[in-house]
Amino acid sequence: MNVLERLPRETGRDYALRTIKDNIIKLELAPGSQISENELAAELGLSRTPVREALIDLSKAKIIEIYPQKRSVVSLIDYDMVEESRFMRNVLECAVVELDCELASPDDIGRLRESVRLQKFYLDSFYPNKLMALDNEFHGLIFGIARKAQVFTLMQNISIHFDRVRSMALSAVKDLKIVQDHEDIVNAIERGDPAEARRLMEFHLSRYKVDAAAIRAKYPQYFK
Amino acid sequence: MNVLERLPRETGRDYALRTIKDNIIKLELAPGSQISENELAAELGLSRTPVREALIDLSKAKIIEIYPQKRSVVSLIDYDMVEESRFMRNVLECAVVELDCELASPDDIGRLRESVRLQKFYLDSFYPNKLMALDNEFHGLIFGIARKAQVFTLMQNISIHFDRVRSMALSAVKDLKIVQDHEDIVNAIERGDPAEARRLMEFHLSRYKVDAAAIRAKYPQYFK
DNA sequence: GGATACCAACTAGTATACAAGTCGGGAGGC
DNA sequence: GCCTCCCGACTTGTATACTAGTTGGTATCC
Repeated sequence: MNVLERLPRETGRDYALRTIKDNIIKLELAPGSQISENELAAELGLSRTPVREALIDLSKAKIIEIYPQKRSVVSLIDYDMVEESRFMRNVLECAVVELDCELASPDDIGRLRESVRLQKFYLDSFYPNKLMALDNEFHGLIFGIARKAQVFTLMQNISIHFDRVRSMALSAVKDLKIVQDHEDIVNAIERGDPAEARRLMEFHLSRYKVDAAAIRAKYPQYFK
Repeated sequence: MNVLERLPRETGRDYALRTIKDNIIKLELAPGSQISENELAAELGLSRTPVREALIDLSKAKIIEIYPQKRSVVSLIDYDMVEESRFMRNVLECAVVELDCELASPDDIGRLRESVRLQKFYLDSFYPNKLMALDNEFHGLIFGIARKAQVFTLMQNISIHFDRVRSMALSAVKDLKIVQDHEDIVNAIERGDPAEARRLMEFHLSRYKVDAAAIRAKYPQYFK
């Protein structure tokens, strides 16, 4: 496992959660692999308690399955779950981006454009992890503008299924289209064109759906 | 606090979560009141560990606020949060009820009708707690038919803000309209009329929005 | 009398000990 | 050789001990 650096004043639980989540998305903790509270605790330099609390959290989204008194495993990629995750994102983000068309201030537009500019930079630099973080940040901004930050936070609980697939896609397919999509969406928001913004968002999110077959062909052992 | 009966084979954590949640929704644990891990553990006949795990879970949805090393309190009713919660439900349920119009089998319709029938029964019997449970069950059925059960589960994390307001509304306003709404929605699903189903659902969910002012007048001390 | 510094009694965070359950391997009987 | 039983080494679940940080009251100093 890739042990991240612990942030100042970060609790053990938050540290464990952040690290484990990161490793799941990046497939360091591979789908289907067994995990042990004791082992993770030792690797992270913590006791079982905070690690266990993090695992419980992850099990809520069914990204980890805890079989009591038996074992805990990283869930295999379940396409039904990915589809639920995609559905949820799609429905919520399309509704939110419509709101943005009414609510976005010039400052908001500026922040979105700055995010896209950075995305282009890291796209050219071929730095996929950073690009994915910026992608998340961009979508977070979209929610924040519509005053739906909490919805975004909770949506991310299930989105990890989607993120994991995205993580594979980002190293397997071209990222170029994604960043261009973002730019188009910002333009539609700035013009105040909710119908077009929705259409673009829906198209944008549909890309991951299309890529799934290729990913499955590449990593068949990770699928249910 | 109203201590529920522990179910067979239920873990301490699940028991604590279920009981605390129930008490929050029913306002036994009043908005703004301080809670103590030790006190809850004693009341539930558990140690701090499972109680603490339950509280962490609830804090994720911001229904409980944990101030490290200081105190934990039941969150005051934050109307922005209720609105986010309502927005999320509205967007997701409207999308799901449209899917239902295509996907619902005759058996599914039967289950929905049975639920409505029971709702009518408990409406006549004036048994609001049972009615609210049936209301939740009804909405859960709507999601299950569209194969979006996990979305429903995660949505409920934030819905507790909404549920708490609903709990006040059910004892303060007429329930009659709610059950009638449900029946109308089932009819639209059975006819396979997605536009009408969406319209009815949106109207149905808007009721709680309208009632908020009256509730606030009745329980001003519970609001932020 | 008023301001300050300290201390006791809380809080939540973490570590550890123990309980309960699962599973697989090996000894023993046949 | 094969089946069966049992035991030991794992797992997660829970209880408890301890750490660290906050708070409010009180004694003390000025």
